[in-house]
Amino acid sequence: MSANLQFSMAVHLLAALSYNPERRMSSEEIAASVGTNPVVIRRLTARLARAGIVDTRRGKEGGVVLARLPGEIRLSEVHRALEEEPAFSVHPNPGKRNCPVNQKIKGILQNICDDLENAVETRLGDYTLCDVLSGIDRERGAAANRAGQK
Amino acid sequence: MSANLQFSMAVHLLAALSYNPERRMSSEEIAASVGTNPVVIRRLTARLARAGIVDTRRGKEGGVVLARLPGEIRLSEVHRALEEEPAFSVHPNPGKRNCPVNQKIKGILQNICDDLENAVETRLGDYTLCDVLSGIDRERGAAANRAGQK
DNA sequence: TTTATTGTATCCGATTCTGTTTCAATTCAT
DNA sequence: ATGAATTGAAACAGAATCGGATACAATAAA
Repeated sequence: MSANLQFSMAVHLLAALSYNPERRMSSEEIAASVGTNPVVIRRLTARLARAGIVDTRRGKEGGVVLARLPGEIRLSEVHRALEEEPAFSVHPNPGKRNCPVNQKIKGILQNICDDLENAVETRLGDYTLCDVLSGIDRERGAAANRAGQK
Repeated sequence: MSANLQFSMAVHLLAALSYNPERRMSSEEIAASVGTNPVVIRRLTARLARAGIVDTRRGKEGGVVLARLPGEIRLSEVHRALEEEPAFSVHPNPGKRNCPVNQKIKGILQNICDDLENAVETRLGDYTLCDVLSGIDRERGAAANRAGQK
């Protein structure tokens, strides 16, 4: 899985911004913190800026700051801002025409995939950036099942 | 997203098997129904067989049948049988050493990713193959939000 | 023994992603 | 105005991944 590294890096990026709320950070500085390339960071901040999550400014003394307080930024917003492909999608193959399964299966699978996407969005909506910073294990439902390291 | 095409194809495959419960289907026949290559089907059925979801037999008159009734096969099992990479994972970059965010962010992100995986598994556990066949829109929670086509 | 079928290794082409370079656009300071 | 610093974006390379295809060994029934 790779598209989700973007989400992971974006959260890391936002966490770094939260730790420096009084000033603009440059993409170079953020990149050093996250451990990647400044351009990769700028690609992310550009999209986060369009979503109103951060505020970027060009030119000298430019850089990035959070546009809102960490408690007002939900991870579901971050997820949508990156506009990743849906995490679950239906195979596009045409398949056999006269097979009775084929005509219906696409719609059914699409409903299931939408259902899964919604479940993910809902769960992400339970977290704000503030929760991430506090490192809170909220122990919500099945959250604690695998959480053996904390 | 691409790893999930396997899941999508597996469900399609199992649906096709459900429509022919009285006989073994060959990978070639299934492939024609799903619209892919027989080897792709065999790669899937091999894993589904290891998970006890289908029963495969080699040789003449061989092929694949469901190992259980469709109502006894949950999509969460299918998902696990394919042993895909987790749909959400943490970026592996080392990052800066002295950054206070870095040391904690990995664990926190891992907890969130596990949480999301669990949400997906739980939701998939609500569906059996029988539900897929019936094309039931169960209207569970947010499931109906985007379901405009049915 | 012949035939049909799965299981698996291997390779190819396409796609995608991250990282990198480069440059234009912008913005502040002097 | 001029210069310096910064983002935005295009373009490219290398790596990884995936679906598909070929080939063949193992197997099982007729």
